[in-house]
Amino acid sequence: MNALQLFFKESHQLSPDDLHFIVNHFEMISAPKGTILFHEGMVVDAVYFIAEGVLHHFNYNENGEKTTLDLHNGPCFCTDLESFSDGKKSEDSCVTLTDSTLFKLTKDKYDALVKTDVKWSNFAKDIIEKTLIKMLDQLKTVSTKTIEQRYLDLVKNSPLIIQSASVADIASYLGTSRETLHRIRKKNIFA
Amino acid sequence: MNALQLFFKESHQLSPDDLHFIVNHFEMISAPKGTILFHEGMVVDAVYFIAEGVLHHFNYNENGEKTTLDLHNGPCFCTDLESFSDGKKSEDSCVTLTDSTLFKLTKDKYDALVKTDVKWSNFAKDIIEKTLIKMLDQLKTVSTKTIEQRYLDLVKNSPLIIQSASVADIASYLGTSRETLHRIRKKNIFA
DNA sequence: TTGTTAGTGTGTCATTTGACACAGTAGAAG
DNA sequence: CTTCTACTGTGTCAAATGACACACTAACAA
Repeated sequence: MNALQLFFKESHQLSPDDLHFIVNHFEMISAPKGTILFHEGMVVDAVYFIAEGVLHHFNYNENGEKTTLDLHNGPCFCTDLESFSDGKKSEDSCVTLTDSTLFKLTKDKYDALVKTDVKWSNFAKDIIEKTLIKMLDQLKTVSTKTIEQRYLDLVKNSPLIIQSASVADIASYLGTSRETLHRIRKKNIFA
Repeated sequence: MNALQLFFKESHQLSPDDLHFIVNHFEMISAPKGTILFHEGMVVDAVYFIAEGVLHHFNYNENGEKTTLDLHNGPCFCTDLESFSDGKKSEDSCVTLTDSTLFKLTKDKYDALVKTDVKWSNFAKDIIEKTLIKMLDQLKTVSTKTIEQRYLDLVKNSPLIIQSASVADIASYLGTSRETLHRIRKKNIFA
């Protein structure tokens, strides 16, 4: 049983047949470090399940500075939802920071699944809903906790991200400067 | 035609019959200023459409300080999704800051709609997906723009919120202190 | 080997911020 | 009318932050 099957089995109630059916819609991809999943200007026509690996999701602001939107750490889903959903050109890019194992579901297959069958429509709805709940929680965290606390949470919960991403990218993810994150690291080096 | 019908008509492709059908599942409520939609400790068993009005969505952090999660300004949907979806007790509260017009959809009616009919399952999926896209954009905004820029955006796009909420609540929404927001207001009073 | 490049570690300094304190004000309740 | 309460306006000051500058290191290419 692969990582995607395991994920669906643990997070959703599916019969063995349904599990087999849905997983067969995905294509497995071995993506070495540095692989570009999507980049600025293209239409993202697939959703990716990250079975294993760390990915950097970023864009460039109006001043041309790179800003980190997310540091994904599998297992989780990853796409540019606005581009995937509306067919717009993406403003973001997404690159693997480590060798990764991905499962790709194309928009054609996704649309065919959810348009006709209430089971798969609700399946997709549940996944989107869970993602929204996670985002709302993250928004709450960002506005409540200090940068330092969020950095310590990251060290504790996602050491792979700390290992794989540069200090500058992590700082940008936390919404602070490279120097300030460096001060935080220095302060907590003995803990 | 009421505000809810108008909203659905403009945002979704629905036949007149479907439009009538879905709107009839909601109950219209006139909520005077100070009405509590839900509060900490209760299970939120409905989703609200805010036709008109400003609402304060907040909770208390571990230090007992009130923190603003959102300042809703209709037309938009409002609930505690985690509580509504999983039946958990809510950690948040939501109160009207102005006299408001709301439309309430109970969880029973919602569940009955989406469980059997692929049309309404996809309808709900679309609304949740749009909400998620909006949240992702807000997260991007929070991590990219300065407090001052976000305050000026709020003045420009949601003057009703500026009028209805206290300086302290707006400051908490923007993630800063009452005093710092005061400095920003003072600086921009001549613009 | 020698550049070259990307990233890290670190110091200084002006600016911004949060915390605290307290006066002023408007509205509600008695 | 008076009192109470919640909120606003404002000053001071210590602490945190961002911007800038530059040395150092590791990896990689020529």
